[in-house]
Amino acid sequence: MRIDDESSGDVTDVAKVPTSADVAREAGVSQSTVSYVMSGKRPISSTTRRRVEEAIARLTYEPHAGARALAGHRTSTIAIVMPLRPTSSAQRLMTFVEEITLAARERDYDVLLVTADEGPAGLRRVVGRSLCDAVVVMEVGTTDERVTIAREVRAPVVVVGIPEDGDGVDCLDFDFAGAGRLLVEELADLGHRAVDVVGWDPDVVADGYNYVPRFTRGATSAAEDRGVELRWHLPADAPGLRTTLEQVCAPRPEPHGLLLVRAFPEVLRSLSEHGLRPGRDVDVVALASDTEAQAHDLTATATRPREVSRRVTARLFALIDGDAVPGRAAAETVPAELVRRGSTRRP
Amino acid sequence: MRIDDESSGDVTDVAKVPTSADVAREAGVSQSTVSYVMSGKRPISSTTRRRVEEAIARLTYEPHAGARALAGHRTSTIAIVMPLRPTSSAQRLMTFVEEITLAARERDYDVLLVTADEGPAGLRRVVGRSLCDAVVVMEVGTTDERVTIAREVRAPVVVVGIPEDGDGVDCLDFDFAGAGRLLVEELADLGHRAVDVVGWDPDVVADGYNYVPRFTRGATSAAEDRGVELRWHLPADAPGLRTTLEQVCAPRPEPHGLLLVRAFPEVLRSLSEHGLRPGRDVDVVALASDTEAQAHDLTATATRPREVSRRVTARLFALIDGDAVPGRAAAETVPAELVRRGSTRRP
DNA sequence: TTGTATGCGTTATCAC
DNA sequence: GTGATAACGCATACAA
Repeated sequence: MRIDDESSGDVTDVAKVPTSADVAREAGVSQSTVSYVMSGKRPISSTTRRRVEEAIARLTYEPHAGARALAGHRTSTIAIVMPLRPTSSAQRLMTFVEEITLAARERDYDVLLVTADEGPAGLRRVVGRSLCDAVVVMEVGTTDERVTIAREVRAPVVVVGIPEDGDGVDCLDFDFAGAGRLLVEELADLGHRAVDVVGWDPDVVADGYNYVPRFTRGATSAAEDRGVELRWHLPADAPGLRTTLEQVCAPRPEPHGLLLVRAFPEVLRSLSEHGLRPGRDVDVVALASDTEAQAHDLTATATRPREVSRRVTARLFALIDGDAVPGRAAAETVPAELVRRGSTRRP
Repeated sequence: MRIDDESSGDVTDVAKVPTSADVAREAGVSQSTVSYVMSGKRPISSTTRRRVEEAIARLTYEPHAGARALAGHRTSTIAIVMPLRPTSSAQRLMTFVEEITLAARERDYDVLLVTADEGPAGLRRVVGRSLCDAVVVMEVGTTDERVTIAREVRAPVVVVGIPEDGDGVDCLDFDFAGAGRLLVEELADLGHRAVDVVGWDPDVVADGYNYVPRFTRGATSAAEDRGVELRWHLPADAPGLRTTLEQVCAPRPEPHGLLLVRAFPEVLRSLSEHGLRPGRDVDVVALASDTEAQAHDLTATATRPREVSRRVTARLFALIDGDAVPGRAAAETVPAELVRRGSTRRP
């Protein structure tokens, strides 16, 4: 074994990446002291602290994440399991990811991305391999195997969505039922007795995302309460969509109400091509992001991804810190809010 | 130290996560054999292999990623540095992330997400801490400090975008100049001598993303070649946008050409409210994703995020495998293609 | 074809 | 307030 004295470097030394031992030598302290300076887990005299910090800066030392994880039993990483397809808008997903990542960075955590096409195995893998300390599962289905696994796994898991059997799992989501109710009530308030609803694509419905039936239930129950008839249309490619548009844009004797679960540009374009102007000839409400709703001037409820993300990360870090018991809290729901814009007449 | 015999477990043993040593004991082989079975880096007799694999299955063993990284000097992780805001569409970014993640998983790599708000430090951090083996930097600016750091850092970096000084860095992007050229030429072919262009928001321009000037150069040079006059409009909130819309929707004596750098719903809506129908009263071309273009029935060039991602990952893994020399290849560009839809008359 | 032994760079428990 | 030192779980050079 080669002796490690300070003058042993060859002339053509490759720039080795410095370790905490190098920092210790440079600062004239022990390696463990360097570790404690970084973690702050024990009192350090200000002079040693300064010398160590200067050595760190001189060598541009960075701790090895793997070694840390191995010795410290924590990775400082959280995993996000993404949904299979952009079922809600890509915008919404990006907002989630962005918000969670920023919150993580504030605590010096990193974010690992897992695609849902790995299925339940992905969840098992990232915690099994100790790739993360906690997991966020986005957009779970009504019955989702990953919810079961969330209970078995030895890391905290927060689930976005309200699955059928969510007992013992930390669930959290936007209140889609409340949104459905709010949108129908708005049209009812405007005097509509019948409402056309353009719902989700059949394949989105088939995926079993639980927010679809929740929204539907909210809308349906509000419709019953207010004596409104809901006529559901499912958009699809070419022919199916055309039929929907014809029905939705057909001339009516009475005022017409339209509820969109997304800001379908095709539908809005079709309306205007038929001479129907939102806010004048037809009242249109939608489930859409603020950005979309603004661009299309739609009265809408946004699904508030930022607020949901905030609560997700709060819950997650509470679990990580041991400030909360896993699966103990009831499913949490972020209330819906309606913003009126030009696509509806004023009540 | 406690002796590690097989009957030492207390009655109330917490389920310890198994290590390769546990697998070895269970299979009656040495720990190194387990390692070699998993890596395939040396020949193993079929009987041993079977016994080890069965033991792995019985114990549901998963290797500890940190320990692997420490001992193996590789993390099997690639990092993606995201842009600050969704400058191009969120859809486009999600597609990038999705495509890169899938390609990574095919090689048993994971993906770490880094937000650009960390700035150049983020790039330094993830490779300094050995959190990844390689990095993709999304949407670099015309002059971007991260490009400089990409050269210094000891891990392969592929950059999406064509920065001013990209020498010695692996750059790759969609051919925005070609797209600008293509779109202008299409309008020229339709007989337009003057074209209104609705460009990027001023704050996007201010961010210095280099695809903006590239697109502009392509469009401008095509306009000069074809004797077309380009009138640039920059959208903005409320008042600015209103002015733009008035100018763009003003009645004209001659046929009118319109080029959008995004599928601005506000602009399209405004057109139809002014009774101007794309493909009849005005020819509209756009830089927009297939999804958007289809929804709005726009003649458009897509920015092909999937194809760009494919080339990014190909390049990245070539660098990781040592099949390519870093910074050696010229900047690579994915050609633009135009798809005609209902928003333009047939030539 | 398999086993032994060492080191990877931290954290954390002792001792002083 | 600081310094040795034993894990942590795996990869791999060296033996057999």
